[in-house]
Amino acid sequence: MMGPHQVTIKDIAKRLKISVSTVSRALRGSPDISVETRRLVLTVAEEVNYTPNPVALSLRDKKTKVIGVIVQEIANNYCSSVIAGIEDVAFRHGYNVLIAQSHEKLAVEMANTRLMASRRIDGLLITISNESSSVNHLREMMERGIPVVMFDRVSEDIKTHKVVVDDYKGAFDATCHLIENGYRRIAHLTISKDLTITQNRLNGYLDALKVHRIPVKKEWIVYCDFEEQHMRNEVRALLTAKMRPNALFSSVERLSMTSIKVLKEMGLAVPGAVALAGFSDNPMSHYLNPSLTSVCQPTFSIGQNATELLIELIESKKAEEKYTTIKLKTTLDIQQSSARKPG
Amino acid sequence: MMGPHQVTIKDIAKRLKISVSTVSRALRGSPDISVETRRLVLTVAEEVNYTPNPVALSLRDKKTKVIGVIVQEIANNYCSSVIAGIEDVAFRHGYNVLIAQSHEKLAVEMANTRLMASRRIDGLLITISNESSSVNHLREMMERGIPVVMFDRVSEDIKTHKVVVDDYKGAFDATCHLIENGYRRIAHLTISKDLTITQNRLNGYLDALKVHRIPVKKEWIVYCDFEEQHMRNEVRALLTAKMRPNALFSSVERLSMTSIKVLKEMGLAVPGAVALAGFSDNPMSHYLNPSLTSVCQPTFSIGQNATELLIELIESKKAEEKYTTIKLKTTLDIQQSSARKPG
DNA sequence: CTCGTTACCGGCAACGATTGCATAAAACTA
DNA sequence: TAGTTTTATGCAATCGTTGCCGGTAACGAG
Repeated sequence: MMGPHQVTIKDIAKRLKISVSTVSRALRGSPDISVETRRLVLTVAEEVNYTPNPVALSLRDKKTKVIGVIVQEIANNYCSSVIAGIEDVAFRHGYNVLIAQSHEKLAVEMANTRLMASRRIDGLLITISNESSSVNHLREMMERGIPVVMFDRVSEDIKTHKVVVDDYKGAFDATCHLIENGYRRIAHLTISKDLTITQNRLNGYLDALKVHRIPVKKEWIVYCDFEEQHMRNEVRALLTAKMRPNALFSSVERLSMTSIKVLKEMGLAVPGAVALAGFSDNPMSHYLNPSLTSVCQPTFSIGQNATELLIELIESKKAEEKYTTIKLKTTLDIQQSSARKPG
Repeated sequence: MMGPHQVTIKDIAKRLKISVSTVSRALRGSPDISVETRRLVLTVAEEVNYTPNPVALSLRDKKTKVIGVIVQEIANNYCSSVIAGIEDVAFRHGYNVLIAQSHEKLAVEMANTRLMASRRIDGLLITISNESSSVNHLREMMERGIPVVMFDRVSEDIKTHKVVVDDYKGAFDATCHLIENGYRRIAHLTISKDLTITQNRLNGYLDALKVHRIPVKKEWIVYCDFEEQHMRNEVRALLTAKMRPNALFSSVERLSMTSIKVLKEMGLAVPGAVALAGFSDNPMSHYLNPSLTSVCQPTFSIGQNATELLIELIESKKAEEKYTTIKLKTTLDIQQSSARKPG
């Protein structure tokens, strides 16, 4: 039927033999236009199925109504749930969501950040990669006038709104839970030293030990990267040492999963020989074998909060308002993997 | 330092006291420009950190280099994995990905489709909602000159490229597996009758029964919607009937999960009393308690294939090439939930 | 009859980048 | 030297939309 030609304001003008300005004003409901003309314009617009071209508007107004999101991996339950929250708020405010992944690589994260900047997104939501010790690319964005809001993995080195969970308390509670269930030889598996969440979760773990007067063993605090084999080796090394822990507390889900695999291979029963607890975002971990005791994060809400803050930044002319950090509560979901130590 | 002003070609021109055309041509490497001028322009461009404004280009060329994606729920492992595949191919071709959700509602799907059309996306990837018996909104898109490629839940009513898995064979294999493990009273839980995947999976199930000369019981083919309570009721009804099945084959993951819950509540052991098999896309289902036998789909590859097809459609001027349907293979991942029936 | 007011509408410019065409100067040819 | 080609650059239109300025009627008041 119709060709691939998108209807413009000009087509309507031509059809009614009036000027484009008049059509524009009629469509926008300007009081300068007679009711008769407005009626005509609206009728024709309806008839030819006119939709305004936001690209033209973006060019004029320097606003794209697009929010950029950069996460490590979309196909990760934590990330996709957060994105769902982002999409929810963005949609309600008339914004669209542009997605990119960093794959835990700083270089990719930087490239994507710049790509988004060149796309003229109105704002950026980001959780930085495991490698991101530098945040200059984010500072660049802000200097260019593109507001940035960070969530989950945030950086102290940059001043802006942030949305995190109470990592400290989550880690503290989980560790206490293990201790109260009779485990006192608890190792902590975690990721990059540079990340704030790593610090906070570590502190929660350390303070829980302290409160219960359990001495800290340095060799039981293990920093891993996301390379599968590396994680396996670290876990295996930990569990083959002479003095081995009888509980593992992981700061991220992947470490829990790897631990489960390694423990199964080594024939160590969970929670019989070694108990497990960790941060997790997959609702399916309830059904795991054994089901996994985990610190759950309000992912959807994180996305919502971050997006609210970002849109506020975008739409408020007044810059330099005080930046806030929203800290959301975690919940401890107690399952079989940390069941009370027999005897 | 720098204000929020994005550097344009005009700024470079002003700085060098030459015209914008010259700058444009120098940047694009036109042979018309003297080496000296080009050198100057490139130096200044570098210095002021110039990035071309794609919005202006989009307006001229009527190409946004943006691909729209509509899925049911982002926070669903199947969808997010497919999106990862989409993003992979899109990124490599210089496209960005705009995401929206239908939440299984036709009305929302339509609204988002139109919103994306008005955003002037270059093409659309979609898996239609459970409710989508009508696909007029997609036909509208194509008439507007925006190519559409469907994946997973596709519709027969529209002619375009499609990417699916061999649902028939996946269902057939899974059902055969249950039968070969000694289960002959197999019920099939599935979703909307209107969807092609429902039909195909049902046919695989039926043919497997047929091959093994097992009579079909109509009341053991149960159509559910995605409302949790409704699903539970259906499963419960099925299992409290006088003649109840001893195996359930679900066409989607959520139905498997619901079944597991209901079975646990009813005190029916899996696979002791009732065996389970179903389609699933969550790698964690390996670790379920009991671990779940499932038909696995190559989600990442689905996203990649669909995107390749779409970009081909976008970039080939010649319309009306023959549309193809790519059918990818599933794999049957045999776990505990379908273990051989004792005795 | 003239002036001012009001209601309504059109034209122009601008947003940033590209491009066909025109044009100036320089270089070359006869 | 006059004419022609080449080289390098500028001008202006374009994409779709809106803000601003200006203009033309019709009308009422004086």
